Amino acid sequence: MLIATWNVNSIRTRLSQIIDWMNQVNPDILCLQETKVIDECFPVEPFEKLGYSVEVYGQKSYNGVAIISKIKAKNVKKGFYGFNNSNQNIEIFKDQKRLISAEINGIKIINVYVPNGSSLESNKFGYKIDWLNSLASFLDEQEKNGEIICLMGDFNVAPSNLDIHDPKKYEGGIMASEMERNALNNVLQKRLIDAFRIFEKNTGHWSWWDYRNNAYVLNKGWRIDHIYISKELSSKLKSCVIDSSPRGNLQPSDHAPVMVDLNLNDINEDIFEDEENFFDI
DNA sequence: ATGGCAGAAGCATTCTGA
Repeated sequence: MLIATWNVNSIRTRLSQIIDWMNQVNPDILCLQETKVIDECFPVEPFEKLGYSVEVYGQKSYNGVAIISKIKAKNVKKGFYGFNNSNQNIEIFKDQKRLISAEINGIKIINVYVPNGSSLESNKFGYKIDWLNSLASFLDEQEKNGEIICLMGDFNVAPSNLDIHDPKKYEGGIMASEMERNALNNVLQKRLIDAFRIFEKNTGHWSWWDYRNNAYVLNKGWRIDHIYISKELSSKLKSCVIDSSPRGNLQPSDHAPVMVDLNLNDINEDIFEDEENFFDI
C-alpha cells in the first residue's frame, strides 16, 4: 500500500500536476497540505474520476488539508479531538485547518500541516510549539486506544542537522531550533518511527526548496515533510522515498511528495471490520 | 541586513509562507 504526503501550496493552482503525478505513481492514499480553499470549492471530481474518494478540511487562502484515498476513509475527524488538557485549549486551534484524520485499511491516517512559526521571536512561534504539544496529547490518546498510526505531513521542522543543506547557517533558527525539535520528539516519543530514516542515513535529501534564490537548481533544500509510522508497522515497511521530480515542474509547489510503501497488499478491508483480525505484526 | 519568489484576495497592494 503506497501512502504519500505532499504540500501542494494551493490545490487549484497545482491540480493538473497532482493528477499527472497520481497517474504516474498510483498512490493508494495521498495526504495534501496547504490546499488553500474552502471545502465547497475543492475540486473533488478530477480525483473521483480516477477512482478516489476525497475528504477535505480547508479554509480561504491559508492552510487546508485533505485525504484522497482509493478505499473510502472511515471515521473522518477534522481538527484535534479526544483529549482535554487544561493547559492545551484545543478550541483556539479551530480557526486554522491543519489536521484531518481517518481510518483506512485498519490504519489511523493522520495528516498534519504544522504551523511554520515565522521566527523564534514571533508570537507565531509560541502557537507552533503549543500546536505540537497538542499533537502530542492527540497521539497519546490514539496510543491509549491502541491505534496503529501513520502520521504524515508538512512538519516545518528539520529533525536533525542532516536535514538542512547548510546547518551552520540555519541551526538554532526557525525549523531547526532545539525547542521545535524537542516538541517534535515529544510527539513521536518511542512509538513512532521516521520511515525515511530507516532507509537513508545520510544528508542531502530534501523535501522543500525555497522559491527564492534559485534554491532548487542549487539543491539548497530542507527535509521538513515526514512520514511517521507506529513501530508495529516497521516490519511491513518496503520503502520510503522523496520524489523530488515535481519540484522541477513549471509553476511547482515548493515541496516535493514523500511516500512510503507498506506491505499490506494482501489485506482485505473486511478483515478490519473485526479489530481482532488486525494483520499480524 | 535586505530581498528574492509564489499564492490568494481582488484590482494595488498586502498578508502569509519557510
